[in-house]
Order: sequence, then structure tokens, then C-alpha cells
Amino acid sequence: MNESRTASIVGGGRPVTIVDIARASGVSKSTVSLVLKGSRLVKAETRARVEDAIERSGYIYNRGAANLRKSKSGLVGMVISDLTNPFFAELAVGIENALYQRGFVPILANTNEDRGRQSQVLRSMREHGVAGIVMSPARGTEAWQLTAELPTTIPTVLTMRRVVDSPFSYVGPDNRTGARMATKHLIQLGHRRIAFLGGFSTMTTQLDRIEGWRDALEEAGITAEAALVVESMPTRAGGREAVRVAMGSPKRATAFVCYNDIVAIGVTRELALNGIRPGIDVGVVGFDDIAEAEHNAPPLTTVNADTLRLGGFAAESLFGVIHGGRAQTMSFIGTTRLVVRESCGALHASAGKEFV
Amino acid sequence: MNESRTASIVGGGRPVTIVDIARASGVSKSTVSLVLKGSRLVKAETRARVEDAIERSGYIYNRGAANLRKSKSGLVGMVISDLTNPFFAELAVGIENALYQRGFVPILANTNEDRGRQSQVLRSMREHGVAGIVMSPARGTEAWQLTAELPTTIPTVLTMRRVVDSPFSYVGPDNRTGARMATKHLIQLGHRRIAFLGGFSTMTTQLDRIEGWRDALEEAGITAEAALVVESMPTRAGGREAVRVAMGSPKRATAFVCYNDIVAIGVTRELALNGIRPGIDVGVVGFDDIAEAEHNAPPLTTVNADTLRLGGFAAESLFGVIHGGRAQTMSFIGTTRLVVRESCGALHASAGKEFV
DNA sequence: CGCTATTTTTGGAACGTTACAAAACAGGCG
DNA sequence: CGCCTGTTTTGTAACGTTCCAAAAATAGCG
Repeated sequence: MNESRTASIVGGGRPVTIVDIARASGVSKSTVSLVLKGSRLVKAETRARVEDAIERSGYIYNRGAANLRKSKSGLVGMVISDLTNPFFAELAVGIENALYQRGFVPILANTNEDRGRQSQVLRSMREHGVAGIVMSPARGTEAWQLTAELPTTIPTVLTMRRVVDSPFSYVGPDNRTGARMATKHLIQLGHRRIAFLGGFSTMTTQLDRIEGWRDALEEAGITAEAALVVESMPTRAGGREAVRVAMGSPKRATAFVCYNDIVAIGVTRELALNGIRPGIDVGVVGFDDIAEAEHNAPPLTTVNADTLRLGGFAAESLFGVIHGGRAQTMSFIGTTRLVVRESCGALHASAGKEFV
Repeated sequence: MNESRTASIVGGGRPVTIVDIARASGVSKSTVSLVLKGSRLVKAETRARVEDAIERSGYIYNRGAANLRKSKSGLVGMVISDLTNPFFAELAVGIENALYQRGFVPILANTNEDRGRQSQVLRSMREHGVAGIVMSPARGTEAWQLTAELPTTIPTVLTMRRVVDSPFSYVGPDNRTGARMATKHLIQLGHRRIAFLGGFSTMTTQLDRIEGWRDALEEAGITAEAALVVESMPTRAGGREAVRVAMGSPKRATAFVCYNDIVAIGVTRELALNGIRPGIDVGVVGFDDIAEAEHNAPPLTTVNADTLRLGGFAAESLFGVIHGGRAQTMSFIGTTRLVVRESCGALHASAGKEFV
């Protein structure tokens, strides 16, 4: 009874299939299929027999074949604009996590901000039959390109970067409020000339954050001068450049709101190199609260948006549209909170020191 | 002749298939298949007609279906132990790049050093029929687990972390020589008490790098004292901890070889906080040359292993075993080079300053 | 035991593609 | 015109699942 019918269920090196299992356990392939999906239509005894055969044979389920019939795959496309940016890496991890939790598996594409590459990978993902796509669009992606590449039949959620007029859901942090809080904090510390450093105006994210910066300034009755915005690559090197031009300007700022943390890191570094002590002589705040921020010299005051969780939301949001429930076009804007560390000078300021 | 037979090739919302194209262009599905794969068995005129239909219909190729027949998929599993570590993110980008170049698409899994998760994702990847797997094994993965989860029928290459006695190919940097060069550099700068900071002895990488550290010391006639090795998590926080215990020891080291760059960054930070100036009072070197290293305070002297390219090699190496050519078990050890910046104190030393 | 009701099991047709052998066509030549 | 030689095209059987209608087995009961 419990001795095996067949020592080795299948002869050749050929992969074991559902029909091998059927043969080995003396039932039809339909029954095996039933067992596989845990249907309780099958008698306990039969199930046991089949499960035993599965166990012994090293059978492995072929999702590709199943999808063909069911026409719904467990694959989800995850398109990331720049994975070497620690912020996006964290976002990706958040997405990936939520996906696995739900039994989906991500196909990864790192577009590296290249729109041509982005088109290619979108097509490739469609060929692989992804159930949906989560993507942070490459810089400068336009709505028309997206709609051309992604028919509305394929569930899509955009994350971190909005694409104006595109018909897709969006999940991202509240950039405007975040930047506003950060700027306000600097103002409360006594700063009046506050520059915005980094990013390009082709990125909605930068636009949003500049809005927030402007909001805070205007609330305090300070005019937001265009000259105080310095664009640059959103990288450490970009930050260094940006602050160099900012410090070269006639009316120097006493504080800097940076596009993101890596820019801010570049900024603090470049300042230090020029004998200006961030957090003491000058205030700097970042955005994103990446792992590095805490260990920077000085530790970065920044805006935390709970990136990991935001990634999770993006994935959940995708499931929303996959399961047809939620409408395609919906936005989730995550709340942000200011994390005060040392780069803004709060510690020194509270000790009585005043900024110029 | 050039007017369309059907305005809209397919009626319902049903996805367009090869047979819709066949019908629309008045040929058999075999011919369409031929056109799709660019066979020159088909007459130019026919090809044009078919291609036109494909164009107009928005047909998209179903790789899943094709794989079922061909039983070879364009999917490759990419298992990364910790994507939030910038080093691994860069490695992943390198792998991804090479994969796309060859028309393969990566399924991503971030195991987060969790072996249970690793087993799960390996199974899941097999179910999706990946053509092969590139993976940096989770900490503490044993050969027996791997061979249980990955029959040798599935092409696999391990990267960055060896698993002793496992039958798989391995691609990684020359950890030993790299660490040896870094240590030697510190010795040449006049250091004699050089500690090794970070990582755990359960990681082959740490073992290899410690070997290199020991090699350099012994070459210089210095005994490598076990007390000079301080283990810690391979993170920034781990680096801070490690250097704290190292500095608390009776015979303090004057220089630190760190397990990797993020540890080194933690180390420089903690030292600075205690009034000890890395690169002036004390030497620090890292390993990996991540993007951050250059922008650290002070910029990190470190060992560059060309991570991006190494990732590419891992992928290429996988193709080697996929295409049956190369034997399963082969190693590629990439060369490393020392990048001298400021954290080791080379600049000051050359200016005449001597270390204690 | 025969009958119905219920629980289990099962053939076989899909799903969208490829590969192969065979059929159809076209051109040249005796 | 018939035949031969390419050149194109095609029908059909896979590939490994799921789903459905229908068959088979079992149970309950008078």
C-alpha cells in the first residue's frame, strides 16, 4: 500500500508533467489538476496518493502552460528609472515585497532614464504576458508615448513621477507638502534666503517640490526668487555642481532645500570642502530619507515618505486595477514627515546661535 | 490590392493572435509564424502583407505560448541577497543590462538574506520556467540546500558569494588580492597595527578578504592578531559599532581595512564623531567602490572591482552554461584595483606627516 | 434490489505558438 | 505539354495546463 508503484516515475530526462503524475498515481490528469489547485472535490485518499506521486517525482508546476489556458499570468512588470539611486532601489524592494506577498513575481527593467529602452521593455513585458505594470517613468516620458505603448487593457500604475494627462493611476509621496515643511523648518530657524537645488523642470517631482518651497516662502512673506533655483542632475555630483553655482551668485543663500538626499549629500560635501560647515554656517535639507542620510556628515535633515511602504502601495494599487475593482485612474498621495537631524542647524540654532 | 481587407482585424476585446493575423492577411498561421521569426522562406510580397496586418492589428507576440512548444523561455531568475545595499543594486543593474542585451528578461527576487524566502523564490522561478538563474546566495546558504532546490538541470551561476562544495559556476571579484593590496597600501603609508572591520565569518567574502589582509601583514613581517578582527553587520551602522569596539581595545589600531564601503562609511563617520580624523589621524580603506565612496567625507580609498562589468560577466557566464558549451562548474574571478582617495591618508603622508 | 441523490472522476477540447512533412506553385527545358 | 527543380505555403500534431459536460462510483432509502 505504501510501497511505491514506480521507483522513478518518469524515465527520460524529460521534465515531469501532470500526466506523468496521473499515470504514476493511477488517476486522470484532470484529477491531478484538481489536487494541484487544492479543490476539495477530490477524495482525501486520492489526494494523498497524488500528492505522494508529486512529492516523489520532483514535479514542478508549469505556470506558463497554465497561463496559456487561463490567460492570466503571475508576472508583473516593474519598470524602474534608475536602480542605482538608493531611493529607487528601496522603492523597488517595497514593490517586490508586496508582489511576492500576493503570489506575483516581478520582471525587472532598469530603464536608466532612457525612453527608447523603456519602450522596448514595455513591449517585452507585454510579450511575456504580464498581468500589470508598475513603473516609474523615465525622465521626460510624455502621455502620448505611454498610451501608445500601453493600451488601457493592461493594468498600469505609475509611481513617483506623474505623467500629465496620462490615463493611469499614480502613487507617490506628497512632494509639495514635504518640501513645504522642510522649507518652513529652515525659515523657523531664521533663514530668509533659501535656495532650491537640483533636479530638472522636466521632472514633475521637481516641479512639485519647488511648489512646496515656494509655498513656504510665500507663507512667510518672502518672495521666491527664480534666481534661487539651480537645476542639476539629481545625483551627488549634481548637488556639488549646483551648490557651487549657488555660492557663486552675488546674494548668497544661507540655506538649501535639495531636490533629494543624494543631491543634498553632494551639497554638504562640496560646502565642507569649501570650509562652509553645513548645519553650522548654513542649513541643508534633503528629501527621501535614504539610508545614507542618517550617516552623512552631518546627518541629513530630510523628508521621509516611507519609501518601502509607498512601493507596497504602488503594488497594492496595481492589484486594485487588476481585479477590476478600482478605476484605472486613481491617485494615492502618501503623507510625508520631516526628520530633523543636524544638517539644518536646528541643534545649534536652539543653542542660541543665529544665522545671518 | 493595398486596401485593407478588414478595417478592424479582430472584433471582440479578445487579444489578437497569430491566427487573426493569418485570416486578415489571407495566409496560414504557419506563414505568419515564419514571418514573425524572420525566416526568408517567405516571399517578400507575402511578408509585407503579413507585416502590414501585424502593424494594423496591434498584435503582440505571446512568448508564453511559444515557450510551451519550444520549452525554452526568455526568462532568467535574478536572486539578490540585499538590493538596498548599493553594491548589490549596481551588480543587479549589470546583470540586468547584459540579460536584456541578449534578449532575456530578469525575474527579480530580493531575498533580504532570508534563506526561507530564497527557497520559495527559487521554486517560484522554476515554475515560471526560467532558462537559468543568477544568484547571490543569502548569508549562510549551504551547498545541500542549493542542490536540493536547484537540480543541476537548471543552469545556475552564483555570484559574489561562493557556496563551498556546490556544483555551480561562480563569478566574483578577487577578494583576497583586493584586500591584500588595500592592506599593503596602508602598510606602505607607515601603519603597523591594522584592524579588519565588519562582516561575519559565515560569509565566504569576509573570509577571503581577511585572507588578503593577513597576506599583506605577513608579507610585511607583521603578525595578524585575531584580536584585530572585529565582526559586525555589513552595514553603515555595523561599521560604526565595529570601530567603536576597535577603538575601545587596549592596543588601538592606527588603520582599518573594512569589509566593504558601507562599513567604511560608518567607520569614518563614527571616527569623526569622536574627534578622530580619518585620513589624517587614522587610515581607513573600503571595498567595492560604490558611488557613495567618492562623495564620502573623506572620500574613501577603496578597492574597485568594476561591479557593473562583473554583473555582466555573471550573466554571460550563465549563457555559457545555458548553451551547454561551458561546464556547469567554472569560476570567473575578476581583477580588482585600488582607488586611492583621501581616507587612507596617502595625501597627508606624502606631505611628510607620519602615523603613530 | 432498484432508484435517486450525491460525491468523485474523467475525456477531450481549448489556449497560441512551432516544427515537420507534405502540398502547391512557378519557372525552365526537352 | 509534361517533367523536373526549386521556392513558397500549409495542415496537423505537439507543448502542459484548465475547464466543462458528462460518466462513474458511492450512499441512502424504500
